[in-house]
Amino acid sequence: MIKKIIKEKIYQTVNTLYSDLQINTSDIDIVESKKIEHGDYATNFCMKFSKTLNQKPIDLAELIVDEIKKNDDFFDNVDFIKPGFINFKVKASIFNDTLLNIYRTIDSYGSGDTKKGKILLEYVSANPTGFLHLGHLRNAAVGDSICRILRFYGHDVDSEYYINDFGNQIKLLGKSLGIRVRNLHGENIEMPEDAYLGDYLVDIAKKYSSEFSQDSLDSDKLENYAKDYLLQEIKNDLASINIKFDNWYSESKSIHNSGLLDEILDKLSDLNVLYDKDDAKWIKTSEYGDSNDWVLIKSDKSSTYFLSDIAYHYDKFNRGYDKVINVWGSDHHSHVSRLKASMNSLNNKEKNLYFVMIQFVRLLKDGKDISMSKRSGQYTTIKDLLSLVDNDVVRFMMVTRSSDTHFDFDLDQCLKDSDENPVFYIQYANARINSIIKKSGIKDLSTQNLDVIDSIKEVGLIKAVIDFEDVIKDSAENLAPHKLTFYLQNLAKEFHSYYKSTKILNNDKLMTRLILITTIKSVLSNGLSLLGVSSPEEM
RNA sequence: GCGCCACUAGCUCAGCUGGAUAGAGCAACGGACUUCUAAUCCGUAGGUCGGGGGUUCGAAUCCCUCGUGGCGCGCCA
Repeated sequence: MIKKIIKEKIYQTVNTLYSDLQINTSDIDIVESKKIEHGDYATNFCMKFSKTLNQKPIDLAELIVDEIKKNDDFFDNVDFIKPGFINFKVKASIFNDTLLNIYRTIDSYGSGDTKKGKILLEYVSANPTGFLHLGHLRNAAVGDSICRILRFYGHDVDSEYYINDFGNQIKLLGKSLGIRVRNLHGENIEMPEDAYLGDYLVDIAKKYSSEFSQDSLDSDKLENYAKDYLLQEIKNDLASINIKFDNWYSESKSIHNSGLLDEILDKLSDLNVLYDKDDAKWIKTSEYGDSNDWVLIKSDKSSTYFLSDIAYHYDKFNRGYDKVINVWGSDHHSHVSRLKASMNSLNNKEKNLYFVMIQFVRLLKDGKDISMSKRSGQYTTIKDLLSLVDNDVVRFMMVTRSSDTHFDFDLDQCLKDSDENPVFYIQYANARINSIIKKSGIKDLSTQNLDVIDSIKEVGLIKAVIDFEDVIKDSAENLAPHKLTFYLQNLAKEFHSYYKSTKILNNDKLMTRLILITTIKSVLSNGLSLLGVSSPEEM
């Protein structure tokens, strides 16, 4: 907003000084000054264009500053400093006007213009062979936050969960359930080592037995029963952390029973990227950017998971999505290059295929890793964690780290209600503001004849509010929701500090200050909602 | 052996599309409740940005190399 205006002013000035220079406003970087003595905003333009303009940065800076200062009513001061930075001190009244503009359109503030093209965002996609656990949780929180942020930024996004309901693991799931059911009926059969050993199958077996007779152990029936049951559990778990998918895409239905697999094979064959070796059918991914070739049809004539994956991603684009984003666990990173290579060979869409890789999460208690339960040999499930930690805390903490770094989820920290817990810290700021507004007794804030607020803290807060727009852009374009969490913590911090230093009720400039904190409150709660976190009015 | 990710304060991490004296939270230490919610605030201290080279006006950021750790390298999914 203000940055854009400054950018425009530099652009005009440089054009006046050098009429033959070819630059765009996008070449001009305006950053917020880190130090008070450097004003509000700064640019490195003179260093950047020193060579192009064949002039020393410092001389260039002097020229530009002199020119900008002519007929200026926007800045309190503009100056330059070695080696050639230009610093801008903006008038407090400009900040106040900007605040007012934001306040007037607060509900949509920070949201972007409608963007062209449709995006398909796939995340979680855990196999329906068990409950969701810690790793899925981070994927889910990051994926859903990205989804919300992209939509807020103006993108048309559909979210999708790929149900891996075909193949060996589902067969094994059905087989495991069958054994559990027979165990219940007194048959002494050992579970094979590769079977699904979790206790949940015993529970499912009990339910199954109560619905069907003892001899009803058809493998298809068992498979479907277990799969449907677990899928419902997965949906329930996701719902419990405010996550809902637009599409549930079934591998068996949409890929295997639809003829899609043969269609893809024909296409690849026509494109001459397949070959036969050792009774199997291979794809020449090594010629399209991957390090290896891979098998698509095994020697027993069954298809590989990779072929399904190619078909699935071909179908994603075929369904009309312009951009496809996958949120994947980093243990699948080797699939990225092969999938990109196959898309490259198939339809050249690999440049529209994006990946967010999620690194591992560990659950720490007393400094020890308790991710894996020793008793059951299973990873901590979402249900387990939610029974210990507040929903909001879980959602927030899971996106506070850049997704490509390992993350330790510290249980002790999350159980505390104090300053160690960033979620409460932000929510508390929101609740405090709400309390002030309520106590003021003013229902409709007037925007007429306002006082100008110009303390360092107040101008700083307005600047922080202005930053929200950039943070959304940054988070959306980099698919990085953690940037938003840091921003919100900082905004809350600046508010708490202001709260302590400046009494708002029974003081002057009341109306402007109420507008300021109301705006902050909206940014805080809108920001939290983009992370799937609530903002209670009272705490 | 190859590939991906990481390495920044005692701990957990931002910053990485090159900019000014490298930031935050926690922990440590010292302060602030007749005051709109102390789930808060103010202050002090804390650094060879894993090591070494290079690129340039300028490098935590880009390139090369080495080291450490995590994860992958199936006719499994």
